[in-house]
Amino acid sequence: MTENRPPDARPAAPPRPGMKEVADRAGVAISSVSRVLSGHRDVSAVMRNRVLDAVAALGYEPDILAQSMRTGETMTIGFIVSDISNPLISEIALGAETVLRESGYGMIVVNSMNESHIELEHISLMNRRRADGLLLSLASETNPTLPSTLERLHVPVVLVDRHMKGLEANHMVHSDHRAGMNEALDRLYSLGHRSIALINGSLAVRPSRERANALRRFAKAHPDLQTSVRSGEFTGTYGYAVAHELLQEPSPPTALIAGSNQILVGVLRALRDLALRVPDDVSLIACDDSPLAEFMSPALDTIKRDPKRLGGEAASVLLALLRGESPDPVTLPTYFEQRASSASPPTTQKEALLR
Amino acid sequence: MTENRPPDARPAAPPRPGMKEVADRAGVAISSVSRVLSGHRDVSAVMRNRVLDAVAALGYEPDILAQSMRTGETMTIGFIVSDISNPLISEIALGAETVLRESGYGMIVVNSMNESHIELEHISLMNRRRADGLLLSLASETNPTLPSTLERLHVPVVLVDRHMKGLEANHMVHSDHRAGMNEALDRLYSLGHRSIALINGSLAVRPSRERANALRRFAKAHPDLQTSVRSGEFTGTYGYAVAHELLQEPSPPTALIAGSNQILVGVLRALRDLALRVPDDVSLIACDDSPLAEFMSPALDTIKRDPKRLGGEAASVLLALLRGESPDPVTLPTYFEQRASSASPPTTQKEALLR
DNA sequence: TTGAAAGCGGTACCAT
DNA sequence: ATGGTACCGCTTTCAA
Repeated sequence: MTENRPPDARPAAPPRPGMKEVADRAGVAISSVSRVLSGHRDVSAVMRNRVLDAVAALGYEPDILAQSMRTGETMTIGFIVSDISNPLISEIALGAETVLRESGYGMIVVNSMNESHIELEHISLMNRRRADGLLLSLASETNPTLPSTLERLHVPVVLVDRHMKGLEANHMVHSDHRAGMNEALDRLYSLGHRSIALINGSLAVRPSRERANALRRFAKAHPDLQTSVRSGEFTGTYGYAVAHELLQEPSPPTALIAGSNQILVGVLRALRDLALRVPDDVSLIACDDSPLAEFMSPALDTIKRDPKRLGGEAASVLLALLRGESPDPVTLPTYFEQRASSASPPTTQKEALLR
Repeated sequence: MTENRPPDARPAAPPRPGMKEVADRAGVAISSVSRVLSGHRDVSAVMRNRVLDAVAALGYEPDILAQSMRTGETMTIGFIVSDISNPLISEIALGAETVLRESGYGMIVVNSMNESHIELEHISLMNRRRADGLLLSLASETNPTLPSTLERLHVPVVLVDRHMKGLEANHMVHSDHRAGMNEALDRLYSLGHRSIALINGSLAVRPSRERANALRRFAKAHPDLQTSVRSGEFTGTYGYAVAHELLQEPSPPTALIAGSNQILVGVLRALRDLALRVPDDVSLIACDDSPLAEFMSPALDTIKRDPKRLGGEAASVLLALLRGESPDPVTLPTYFEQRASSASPPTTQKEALLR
């Protein structure tokens, strides 16, 4: 107010105040300010008030960078995902962030665009940002550079529904994809399906492998069942191409399982192009739910997991690791939600003749 | 390999190497290491090689915190969103991140869970993290604390499809929601609809207000048109409640516009509960696309915007601001995509009699 | 109970 | 062309 201010100096906002400014204003030492703010005991009430007043007056907010610099902790977790715009992933991220926030951690999400080299770049970047820990939803578990990169890291890492040889089991949070697949397969088989195709995502990640395995096992246990697994990539384009091809084979599968949200979109497009009806002409089962899946006609049968929980559990495990504990390995359930997109297969003989 | 290693010393990983270690190993001064790494000129080839070798050998990675501390720049942008699990938002985030990354910026996304006080907390937190700039998709533009909070900030802020009085126009990126709404309304009107209801999100944010305005204007220009705008919140629950109520009125609207993804889900649920068919009994138009919307039966007519672009433009504007430029205000288009969920209204008289 | 000063890991200025 | 050093904003001994 009564401050001396030359006409054209400091014309704009005052610079961000630091502890120094607070200390000066309160007429105390910098270290005292720090003590008050860190809630240290052995500070007189007078001191506390003087400092707090100055803080309020200046609108002072401690610099987290400087704090991190000193303490060595950034209270930041990095989460590397393939594509945040995938609703499955964004829910996982939300679940993780929620849990981390409760413990005072912030989360930085970065997208690898499903490219391993970007992923590695991001890992390095998070390392340079001194993230206290990493959550990884890898684009590919088979990247040869990865294991050594992770070892070089000086912070704990938790894989989200991914597997990696050599990594301790309690550094990975898994879903039991087989369970859901088996339920779905039981359903299809009992409906009379004897030819089932899985249009699968990339085998470089665990969920796809587990689903493929589940189908193979099921086939082994049911010798009269024809199965085909077409693993490729998590894209609509891929889903379209494979569905289109499979459904035009001489004796096409009577049931399709789409290995991801993105693949599902491609499959639906192919179905539409071929004017095939679900479930009359072919049964369809999706992996992972979408907001509108239950409102489709027919409502889509879905193999579900709880993505928010998956993210939350991964975060919890990471927090435990951060505390130096050795948490138990986590495996989360998946299950089949029957809606209306699977039904008995068309009587193939007849159908074929009619065409 | 041939290293001397006492039995129980350094049993685990060596500590993160710093510039000091690099300098020692290369037998040069710390400042020289810095110069080499910052690509400074005036460094001899010998020096460069010595340093680079040491860096490689040690796997040294510069500490971004320390850099930021000195330079004052964190190369980090904070993005505060209501809910990253909303596909619209996550696409916006992806668009923004992509653009920022190209300029070397990282992005921290945090969720406000649609609560203003969490939003404020996050703004403060980003400030303390010394984010170089902020992207805001506010839960509510009417939070009274907000303007002063933003003024206190010493970094540029860009609002994403939000408006705020007193903020310069080029600090906001807007969508032209009226355009898309008008196209949709033209369509409905020409189909013969004379009673249209907008189940709208919260008026505390611009998109909802613009849509409401568009509908009101349209009504004013078409005196024979009955309209109702029910603004509330962006949730399925709200969408369900309002749709359920509206559709049971004595003379219910013949066309519904759902003001968001979440609202849409509620509306669909209500429609299902009431056993109403789209578009035979009622026409339905969605705001903002969903991956499965085009595969619904009927495929959903949708008022679209390009969320990736929206995020990208917001990021570009922020980058310009960061460079000290004064970018032009941005307004992005929206448009109506006709699919199959709107049709002529049922002949109301007859229908009413038949019931 | 409070103050002074070292140091976290870099950058950049000033000498040499 | 290279080395020495102050400093960024804070925490944390150590003394007083």
